[in-house]
Amino acid sequence: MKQGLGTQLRHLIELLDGAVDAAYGEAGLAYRPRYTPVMRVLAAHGSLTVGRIAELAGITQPAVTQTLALMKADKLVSITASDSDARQRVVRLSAHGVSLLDRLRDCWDATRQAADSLDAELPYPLSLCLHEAIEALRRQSFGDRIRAARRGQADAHSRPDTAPDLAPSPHLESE
Amino acid sequence: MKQGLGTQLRHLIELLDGAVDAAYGEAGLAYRPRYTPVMRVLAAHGSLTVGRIAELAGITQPAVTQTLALMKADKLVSITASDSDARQRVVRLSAHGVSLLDRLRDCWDATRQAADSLDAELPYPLSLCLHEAIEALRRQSFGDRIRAARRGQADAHSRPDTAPDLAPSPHLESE
DNA sequence: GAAAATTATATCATCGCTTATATAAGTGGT
DNA sequence: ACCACTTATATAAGCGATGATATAATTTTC
Repeated sequence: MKQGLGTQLRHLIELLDGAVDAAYGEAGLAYRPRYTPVMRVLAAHGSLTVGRIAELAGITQPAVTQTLALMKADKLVSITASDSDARQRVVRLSAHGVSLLDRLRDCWDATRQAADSLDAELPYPLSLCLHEAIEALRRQSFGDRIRAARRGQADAHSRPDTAPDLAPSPHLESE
Repeated sequence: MKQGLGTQLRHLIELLDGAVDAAYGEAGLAYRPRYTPVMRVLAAHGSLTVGRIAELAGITQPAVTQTLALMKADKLVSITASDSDARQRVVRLSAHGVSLLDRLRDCWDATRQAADSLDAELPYPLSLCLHEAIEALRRQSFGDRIRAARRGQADAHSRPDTAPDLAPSPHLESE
């Protein structure tokens, strides 16, 4: 039962994302979790290009392109060519997309409360923990950490030059 | 920049899994992170059926079937038909698979140390946090929590019958 | 003013895993 | 012996994202 970090992470995602997805279904909305970041920035900014959405939502441009294709199929956005620059496509919420916003906000609210109730049961809040882990990895990547450990293995007996002195501890493993 | 829980989880997975995958590459191994749970149980038990691997490794049977197909292509396992039950396939490590185990253990060790070094920088250990979150969701699923919150929305003014009284707090959102 | 470099978007393959479904191969009842 | 049911494994499609690459359109450089 001792799973790897990655496996645990994936499991958790499935638990959360599945429930959120189901919640939209129960609310009778043709809507997917992945729409939310895009929906949010469009609601806030009115009209944006694909690249700008990617920037503001903090996801990659291909992810936005794909999400927009789905959202368009669900009639949530209208996409027009820019007349100042023919490479750009200008995206905005459709009337239907706008009309959905209210019910959506209720869903988001319920989801946030659910996340709060989860955090309340934990000795340490999950979202904070994740944020801090990501920050720590920004300072030193996991790859660097692995290489450092490996260097420690190599000259375990010879030269503790770049001494890693990592505290050992149980139950971690990243796959 | 305020991402959802799911987005953060995915980001973290990418950071970890990518590094682990790269590490195998650097070590010159034809090996993927997803092999590890299967490799582990095979190393521990010698010879197992597909379903039993799934049980012991804590993943679904299709995941095992697919992983085995890849592992077989990399010559890590041998798969034979059971003679007691023709539905079953009996899997065991190939000679090459066994010979890989030593180098693999070095990799796993380095990865574990990397995970430890990460945890050491955190106010609260990541793996523990994940474990506790999963446990909490086993007690009450995220879907239930969302529904409870929604019920609270509905009769916010009428009957606080199934009173949810959830403490509000910032920065959570699950997609 | 034509070639080269940059920018915006789209497309494809991949990741590890899931659910839903299909195909075989056993088991039990009559 | 036959039909229904369960079990073991396989296959297909999907999730949300990524990196690598392709195709345009625009700007820069000489």
